[in-house]
Amino acid sequence: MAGRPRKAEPEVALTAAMNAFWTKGYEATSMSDLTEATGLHKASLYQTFGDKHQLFVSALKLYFNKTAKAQKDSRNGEENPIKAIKASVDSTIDQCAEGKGCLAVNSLIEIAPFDAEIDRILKQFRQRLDKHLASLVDEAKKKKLVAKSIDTKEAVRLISVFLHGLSANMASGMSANKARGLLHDQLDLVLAPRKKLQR
Amino acid sequence: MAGRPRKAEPEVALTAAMNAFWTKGYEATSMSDLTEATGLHKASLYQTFGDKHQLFVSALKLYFNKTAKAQKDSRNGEENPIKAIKASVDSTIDQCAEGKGCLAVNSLIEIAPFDAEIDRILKQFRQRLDKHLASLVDEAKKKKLVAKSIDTKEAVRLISVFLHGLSANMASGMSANKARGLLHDQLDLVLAPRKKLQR
DNA sequence: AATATAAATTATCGATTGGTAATTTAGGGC
DNA sequence: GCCCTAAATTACCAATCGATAATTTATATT
Repeated sequence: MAGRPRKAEPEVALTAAMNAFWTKGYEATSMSDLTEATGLHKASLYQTFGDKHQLFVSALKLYFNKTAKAQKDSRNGEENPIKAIKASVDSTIDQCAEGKGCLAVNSLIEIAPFDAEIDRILKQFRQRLDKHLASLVDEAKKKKLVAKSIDTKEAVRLISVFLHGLSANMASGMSANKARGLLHDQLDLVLAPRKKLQR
Repeated sequence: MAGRPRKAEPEVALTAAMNAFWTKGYEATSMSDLTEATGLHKASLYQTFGDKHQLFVSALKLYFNKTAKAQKDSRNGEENPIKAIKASVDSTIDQCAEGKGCLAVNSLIEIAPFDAEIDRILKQFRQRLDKHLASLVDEAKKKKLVAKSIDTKEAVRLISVFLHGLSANMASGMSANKARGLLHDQLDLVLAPRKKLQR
């Protein structure tokens, strides 16, 4: 029945492939780069994961699961929903790497505009992260830690767009610490009660 | 002296090349794409602009000049510095195209991490835009339209990062109108006086 | 009209790209 | 110990990549 045993679990190779795409982008990562990163020969990659595009889709889904899990786990029993929000977005920053940014944002720019499947996956990705944030904001409103006058969806949008911007900046030199600092400032702005800007 | 006249000004071809890079990204844009976009044959492109990388650098600088000029012109005699800030960042959104985003942000993610020259150009680019914004914020402070307690550099950073995020979003479907709306919300948050977030 | 000059064009290059077919190797089941 | 199976590996493919050399075409100058 069973044939020759594989030298490594597919998931290990997929993680290596994900990192390669993350580092260099989709177009710039050649099959040759992927063989080097995974340790698998080209033909094995095709047999296991299909062509380059399918491999990328699988890598993106892996990144997706990893990130979503980190976001869920980030609360870690924290009662205060404001602190839970901070922990949640901090986990997003942690998923960004200095000099690499976030694979999802990178892909959003590089390939989503020409690839309906990737676009769909990334929209789901974003939706899930936003929903999680929104539930925390609503919780904070119920506990009166945030003014009920604040529109949850808009607040989440302002945070989410800001996270996208941080990813772009971390891809080109901004440190994780700097990003976290700015992110907390943004959170304070978005969630704090405020007067209208004088015009 | 003069030889065969050229069929088009180099700047026209350069604009076409810029748009090609803008649409597809650096790696995905082949020399063949560039010949199609510019109408020039491959060898002519090499003769006029050097290799693909040099051509991209020239295209990026053209984008740079175009954007900086739009930002300067955006004030258009406006007295109120707050309105001038809005006009300035609106011009940045106008330089983003729906489905394409901003060439500078796209390049920041796709190639700046591996290309010192591009990275340098983009840092200059960002610095110039930020300085212009900072001068407007300072002007608003002097005219007491913005609280002097607000840190100019931090405010500009929060706006700038947000703009990066909007570019990423516009690259993948967000409309210019939606982006402008969020941007104005962000401006109101950053520039308005506020209380501290309750913790 | 002949010439000098520079742009346009054609033809071509080796290297690399993504992708396969054919073959070899290593284990489990009998 | 032999066979079946599936993973690993080698060898190979057409197409495209970025890039150049050689040639042709069109103007300005003399």
